[in-house]
Amino acid sequence: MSVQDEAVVPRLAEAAIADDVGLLLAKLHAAGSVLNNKALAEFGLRERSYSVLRLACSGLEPTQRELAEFLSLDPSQIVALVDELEGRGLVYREQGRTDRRQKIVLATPEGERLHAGASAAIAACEHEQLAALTDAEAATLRKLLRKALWA
Amino acid sequence: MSVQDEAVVPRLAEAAIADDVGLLLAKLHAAGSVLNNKALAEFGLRERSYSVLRLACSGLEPTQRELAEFLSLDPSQIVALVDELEGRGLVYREQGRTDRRQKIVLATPEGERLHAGASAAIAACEHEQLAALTDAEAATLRKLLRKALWA
DNA sequence: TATTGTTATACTCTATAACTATA
DNA sequence: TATAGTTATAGAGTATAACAATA
Repeated sequence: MSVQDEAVVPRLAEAAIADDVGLLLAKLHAAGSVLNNKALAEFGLRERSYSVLRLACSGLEPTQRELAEFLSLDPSQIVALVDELEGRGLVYREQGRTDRRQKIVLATPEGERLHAGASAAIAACEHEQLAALTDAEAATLRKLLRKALWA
Repeated sequence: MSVQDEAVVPRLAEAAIADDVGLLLAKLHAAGSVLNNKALAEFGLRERSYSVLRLACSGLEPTQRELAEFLSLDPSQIVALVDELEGRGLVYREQGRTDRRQKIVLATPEGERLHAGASAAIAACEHEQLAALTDAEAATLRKLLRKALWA
């Protein structure tokens, strides 16, 4: 059973608000979060912690400040997320190379392994969520979202 | 000062996660919510209450159940939102035409007036948020979001 | 028996300010 | 003085279950 099998255009989709980008983003984001969190549950992760783990696995050696900015979260929320992942042995903190105030978040081998499984599950969710779009349309959507965010 | 003046592509945008639709939706949605709620403050509204008011003004005579489904909110949350708007004299409840359990949410003349101003403000926010996109691109984005949601 | 609206409650997420250590 | 991380707390948003009225 995939998503669009249940997708029925509701009566209210005729309303002007159904063209508001804010509402469209909210609805698609909310629907995706439900799928993602459901899929991540078997890995003991949620969207937030998954995002932090994923960036820790990126090879970009993100500082907590960068994680906060990039994930649109408050620095204090990053602390809690990293604490949790660190407590499970999935990531660890390292002192910044040039600034000793900074803490770089890196993945342990176990974190890498968990991420491999989780990212495959998330890719499947994404495919399911965008099942109504062709591959080209999905690529266009990604491109436009990126452009709107980062010009 | 418009949005993309501040938009600098962050270093982490090179990471694989920067192409995850989930993250892109979350970031754009979060940024839009900040703009929208800031703009709605002068009307004493927030995104949620604005959405309910907007649908009450749509002429579609939505029931609370329809509002809940369409806005991806729990029916109990709609109760609180309608209570608040009703208390301010912006909307009122009417018994369902065929089913006396249902309550239709309609706007008062004052609700219509407030909505006229608020919706103009929201349109401006949307324009600002999508400033990096051409009109054609913004239209494509809307179309793809709608298609992903409602096939 | 199922559904609409309602109430209540607990949980997650978000926003804010203050503190420490470094710069 | 400014910034990175941390702690604490309050507010907003979300999820769930139970109930009365109606179907």
